[in-house]
Formats: sequence, C-alpha cells, structure tokens
Amino acid sequence: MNRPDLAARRGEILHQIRDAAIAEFAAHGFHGASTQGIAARAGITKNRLHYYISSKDDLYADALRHIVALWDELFHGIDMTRGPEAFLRDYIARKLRHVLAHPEIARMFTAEIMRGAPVLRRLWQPSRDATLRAATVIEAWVKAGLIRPVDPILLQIHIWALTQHHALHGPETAFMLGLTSEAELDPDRLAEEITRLVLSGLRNE
Amino acid sequence: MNRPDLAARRGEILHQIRDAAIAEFAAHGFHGASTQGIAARAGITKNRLHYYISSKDDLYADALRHIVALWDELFHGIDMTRGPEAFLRDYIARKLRHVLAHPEIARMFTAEIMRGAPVLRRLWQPSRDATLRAATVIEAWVKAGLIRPVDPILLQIHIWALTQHHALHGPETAFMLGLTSEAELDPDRLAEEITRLVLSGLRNE
Amino acid sequence: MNRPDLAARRGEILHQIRDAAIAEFAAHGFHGASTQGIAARAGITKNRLHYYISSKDDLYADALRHIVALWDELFHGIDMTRGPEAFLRDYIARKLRHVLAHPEIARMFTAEIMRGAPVLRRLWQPSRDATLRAATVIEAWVKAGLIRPVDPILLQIHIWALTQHHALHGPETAFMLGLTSEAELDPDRLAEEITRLVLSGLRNE
Amino acid sequence: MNRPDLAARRGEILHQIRDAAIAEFAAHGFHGASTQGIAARAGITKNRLHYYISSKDDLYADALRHIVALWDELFHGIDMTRGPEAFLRDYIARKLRHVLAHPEIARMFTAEIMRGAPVLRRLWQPSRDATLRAATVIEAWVKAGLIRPVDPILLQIHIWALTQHHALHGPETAFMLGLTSEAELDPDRLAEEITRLVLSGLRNE
DNA sequence: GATGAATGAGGGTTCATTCAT
DNA sequence: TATGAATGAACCCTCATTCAT
Repeated sequence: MNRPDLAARRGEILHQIRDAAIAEFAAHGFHGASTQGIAARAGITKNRLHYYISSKDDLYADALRHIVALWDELFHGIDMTRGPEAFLRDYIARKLRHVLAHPEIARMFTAEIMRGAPVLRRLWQPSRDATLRAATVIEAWVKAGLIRPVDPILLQIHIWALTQHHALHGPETAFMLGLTSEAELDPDRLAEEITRLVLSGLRNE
Repeated sequence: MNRPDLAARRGEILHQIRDAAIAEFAAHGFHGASTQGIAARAGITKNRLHYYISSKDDLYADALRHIVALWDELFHGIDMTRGPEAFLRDYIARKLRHVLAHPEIARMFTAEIMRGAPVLRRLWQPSRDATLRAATVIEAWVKAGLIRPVDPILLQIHIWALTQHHALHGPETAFMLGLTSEAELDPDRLAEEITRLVLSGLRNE
Repeated sequence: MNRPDLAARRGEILHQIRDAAIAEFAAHGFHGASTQGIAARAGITKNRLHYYISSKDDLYADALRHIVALWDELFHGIDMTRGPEAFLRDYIARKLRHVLAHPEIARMFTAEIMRGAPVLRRLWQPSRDATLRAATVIEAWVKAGLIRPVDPILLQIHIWALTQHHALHGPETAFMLGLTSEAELDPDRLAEEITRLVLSGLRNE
Repeated sequence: MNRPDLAARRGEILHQIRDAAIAEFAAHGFHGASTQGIAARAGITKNRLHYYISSKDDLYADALRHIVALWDELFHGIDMTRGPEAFLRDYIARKLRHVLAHPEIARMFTAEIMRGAPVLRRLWQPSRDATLRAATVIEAWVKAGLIRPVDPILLQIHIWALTQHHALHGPETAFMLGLTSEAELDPDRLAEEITRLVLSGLRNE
C-alpha cells in the first residue's frame, strides 16, 4: 500500500527538477543550460535526472508550458467589471509580487523569446485570445469615457513590460536604487509607482 | 603603401565579428553561445575567428563594453533644459528607434543581467552617476510643478523598461498585434504610444 | 553482491591509468604528455579515460604524490643503527632495484624537477625532514670515526644521484656497456659498483 | 658593404633562438615545448622564429648536436697522462662549473634520453668511442696500482652522474641545503665534495 | 527504481606550419 | 627580410544520452 507514497515522492522530485530547470534555463538559456547544472540545482546526480526526464528538449518544453499555465492561472478571475482602476491595481500587484518572488520564471520566458521563441510560438494563441478579449473591455472603457483613447493591445503589453522588467533587471534596479541586492526590492513600492504612472497615464483629459 | 588597407581590412573583420558575437550572445547567452556559431554568423571559419580574438570571454566583455559605450553616446547631448515633454519625446524616440533597429544589442545586455551581471557589474557605476544626475533635474521639474511628484530613479527605469521591452519581446508583440514578423513593428507608433502614456502619467493634477 | 567487484574493477582501471600516466609523463613531461597518449598506454579510449579522471592536472599531481609515498615506503624501516656499511648496502640495493624495475617513476620525478618543480615543491618538506634526520646519524658516524668527515646532506644527495642516474640514463648506459637494451642492465652489478665506490669513498684514512 | 653586418645579425639571432630552444626543450621536452614559447624566450615573434628555422624537429636536432659538440669541446685536451687525481680534479671541476652555469643544456640532454633518445641515438657512437679510449687509460691506472680495480666504463658513468645530477636536480638540492634558489649553489663546494668522494673511492688498499 | 559506466559529438583553444605580401 | 593572415590537426574537457546491471 505504499504506491501513493512512491507516486508522491516521484511527483516531488519532478517538481524539484522543474524548478531547478527553470532556474538554469533562466540563467543560461536553452543551449547554455546543462543537465549537469540542473541536476546540481535539484540536488541530485545527472544520472538520476536523466532517469526522470526523457530529454533536455522535453524538460525545456514542459517548463515553458508550466510557466504559461502558471501565468494563466495567476490572472484568472481578475474582475474587469469593476472598472479600470480596480482592475489595474489588482493586476499590477499580482504580477509584480509573483515576478519578484520568482524572477527565474520571467527570465526563462524572456530568454526563450530572445532566441526567437521556437518553442513558445506554439503556445501563444490562447494568450493572444485572452489579450484580444481584454482589449474589447478596454475599448469599452474608452467608449464609456473612463479612460482616454488608447491602443488596447499596446496598453496591455506596456503594463506587462513595466512589471516584467523588474524580474529581468532586478540586479540593475537594485544597484540604481542603492540597494545591495535585488532581494531588497520592495514590491509594494514598485507596484504603487507603476500603478500611479499607468492610472495617471490613462486619465481622461 | 598597403598598410592602411591592411588595418582597414582587419578593422572590418573585427567589426563583423563583434556584430556576430552580439547576435549570438543575444540569442543564447554567454554559455549557450558557441564560437562556431559566432564564426558562422560572421561568415568565417572557427579557426579564423580564433585568429582574431583572444578568447570567448574577452570577446564577450568587449562586446558588452561596446554596448555600454554605444548607449552612452546615444543619449549624449539630450537637452533636459527644455522641460519634460521635449526631453521625453526625444529620449523615447531615440531609444526606441535604436533598439528596434538593433534588438540584439538590447538582448545581449538583458541576457547578461539575467544571469547575474557578472561582467556588467563593473561597468555600472557611470550609468548610475548619470541616472542620479538626471534624477536631480526630474526633481527640479517636480518642484517647479511641471510634473507630478514621482520617484525620479524609478521613472527613468520604467521609461527604460517600456522601450527595452520591444527589443526583447519583439516577436511576441508582433504576434499580439497580428503582424507576421517583428520587422513590421512601427517605431513611430510605439514611440507615440509610450510617450503619451508617460507624459499623461506625469501630468500634474 | 557485486559491489566489491565493481569497486575492484574501478580500482584496477584507476591503477592502470596511473601507471600509464606515469609512463607518459616520464617520457614527455607534463605539457608534452597527452591524455590521448595516456589512454593509449592504458589500453582505453580517451573518452573513457576522462570518465575516470577529473583533469590532466589532477592526474599529474596524484601520480606525483603516489611516487613520493612509494619512495617513502621503500626506505621505511632501513636500519641505520648497524653502521654505515650495512646501511649503505641495503639502501643502494633497494633504490637501484626499484628504479631499474620502474625507471618511469624516477623519470617523471626528475622531469617535474627539471621544469622547476611547480607541483612537487609542496611535497618536499617531509623529504627534507627525513634527510636532516639521517644527517645527524651520519654525523654521529663521523664523530665515532666510522667514516671520514663528509657533508652529510651532500652525501645523501650523491648516493641518490648515482642510483637515480641509471633510471634516467638507462638507454645510454646500456649503449656504453655494449648492451642492446636497458633491460639487460644488471642491478646487482651496478649496486656492487656503486656500493664499493661510496664505501671506499667514505673510508677513514 | 653591409653584408657582414647582416650575416652577423643573422648569426646572433640564430644563436638566441638556439639558446631559447634549449631552455624550452629542457623545461618541457620535445613534445611539450612550443615554438611560441621558444619565440617568447628569444624575444621574437613566432612568425619570425619560423622564418629562421625550418621546423621544430630540425631545431631540436640542431640543439642536440650543438650540446654534443659543446661537451666534446669541453673535455677536449684534458690531460690523462698526469694520473688519476689531476685528471679527476680537472674533469669534475670543468663539468660541474659548466653544468651549473647552464643547467638547461644538461636538462635537455637528459629529457631526450628519458623519452628513449630517438634523436640522440645517432650521435652516440663518437661518445662511446671516447669512453672506451678513456677506459683503457683507466685500466692502465689499475694495472699500475694507481687506483683499485674498478669497472672503467661504470666509473666514468658514475662521475658523470654525480655532476649531471646537480644540473637536473638543482632546485631540489638547493632546498635540501636550505638555500632559497639553485643559483646559490656553490660549484666549488660541490666539486670538492664530489672529487673527494671519488678519489677516496678509488684509493688502492 | 536507481546508479555506475561508457560514448560520440562538440565545446574553446593552441599547435606547427604555410601563404601572402 | 620580415610580418600579418590563415589553416588543419590536435589539444583537454564537457555535453546529452545510452547501456549495463
């Protein structure tokens, strides 16, 4: 009757491996990452790693799918019906907090795009659909005079850019602010600054 | 009398190599880049590449120094005395045009930061000094009531983030906008959208 | 229950590799030795060799440490209390027999010293301590009138030189003696000749 | 009328190159030596080196021939007619002084022998002839009762060994004697010690 | 389920040498 | 005479993966 335990153990190891892989891929990209390095981050041997994964390519694709699903879930259920301010506050805060807690996730994602997104390309359609759906809401806000006229796609991209940046460039931002490490970055302060910039930037008149 | 030719030929090859290196490092990061790949991009053999460079490490560091110098030069002479609007229009347009014309440059830069900036760290101080100098101007604008109160460091970082993003995520942005390639991105349209967002976002009242 | 077998197999291969490495380093020095050549001497592929060793440097240092330990053991337990003659007969015979049976060992050792002993230098102190201890015994022999006054350090070095030489210059000695190969050198004959030279050379009066 | 100058210059450079080659071959053996390293020791570029030499092999063989000729010359004209003591004093002093002043020469020679003497083998015959000639003189000394019975070939080899050793193992000897470098070794002291050992070792009775 | 052994491919780099001029 | 350019071979080592058990 120890099957559940075994399955749980296996699941846990796979979990560790995925986290390790994301960190390694984030730091060095697909080609630069080594299974040796991933194994080390996961605290296991390379042999054992290769027992659990089928190949580096698959591990990479799985990690990317995991990230996409994670972000899908992260923004699931955000209420756009309460108007732009409530939405933006919520959205920016969620994204920023998540991204500062797990910068590797954002970094692996960006690294994949920087090399031309050969794997990610196949996973983009749902994301685009969601963006287009959100665009119609934003356009409704414009029509209702709640915000000034704006490109609803680019707006989403720019909000994304502002939050994503702090994950990618955390060390640089910390240095510019006079902090000793990116761990000292204050999510609330950053969220507040970004939110105000965007909210003011969308004010009508 | 063929000395100038020799020197010119050498300079040209070194130039090609550096461009090729930046592209390769941008796509795959330091560890993922191969001198084989760099040579291929430069249209020469690996052996010939290694005749011209001293090592992969040095080539990488040189390329980074080149980027830093390039950006330094790019923003040199921007007039901050004509007030926030003129400055921001100029700054954003310059950065965005440059970055869309040479996305690899921005990508290599970000890739270096994503792996912890082991090389770039030593080159940051001048950049920070410039940021602090600009911050005092921005604070003067705030005091003069030209813009609303704002963190002058984070403002610069966020403007940077908005422009940098289009270099890093060009393929994604193009996809979201329904374009077939990032080459179709219109710098003027993006610059206008970003400039309006920031200018509005800084409006007093 | 095949663990002992595995460990034994591994140990055996490592043993072969070390012997092969000593022979290669002896013939060509550190820089001139190739892992390819070591692998060939060990009867394995280069890839397999690199599976068993961590690096050429480490293999080299390990081999040197092995030699030092070997010689330490070789002379361990020689009785100096029975006076100079018994001691010298035993010492010279042991060293010469060992060195003619394994000339590569002496050669690698000398090759390391000839390039400045960058690795060996750290292992010399115990050897010097032993030499100084032996020197006090020799001085006692002088005081007791058993041998003529002599520099006790240089005496040891010269005895060493006489035996070591036959390992290094075996082919030359064989040629001079009209033999066809160094394998034909007779350890007993050489030991006798050296012993007589030194014993006579130390006679009082 | 500058032809003699040119020839002189060329000769000087070739001289420098040979010295540099001997030093490099002495430190790293034939395979371990690099033309780059030789050029550096000679203070010229690798290109220029290859302009003056035909190949690494030839340079190596030339250097070896030079050494053999040098030693031939060194012992030329030593008077064996004045009896063993005068001869040995002269011989040992000459060899030792030379070898301590130019240890690289002795080292390159020994390195070649340690790898099996593939090149040197062809140059040995004259050396053997001289050894055999000297042997007859030594045997005459024995017959005349000037020295005790001794193997006349091995005697020469052992004297050679005692002097050669200080060239090969200079750093080690210096360390054992408590000196800081092999440059501090005193040729006279060593010559005296060796001469006394051998002379006493050959005494009749 | 897990781990040592092994391997072919490719990594960056140095090698001795030849070709230009 | 002398020097930059170039090259094919070999250098040590790491890679992802497969094969044993």
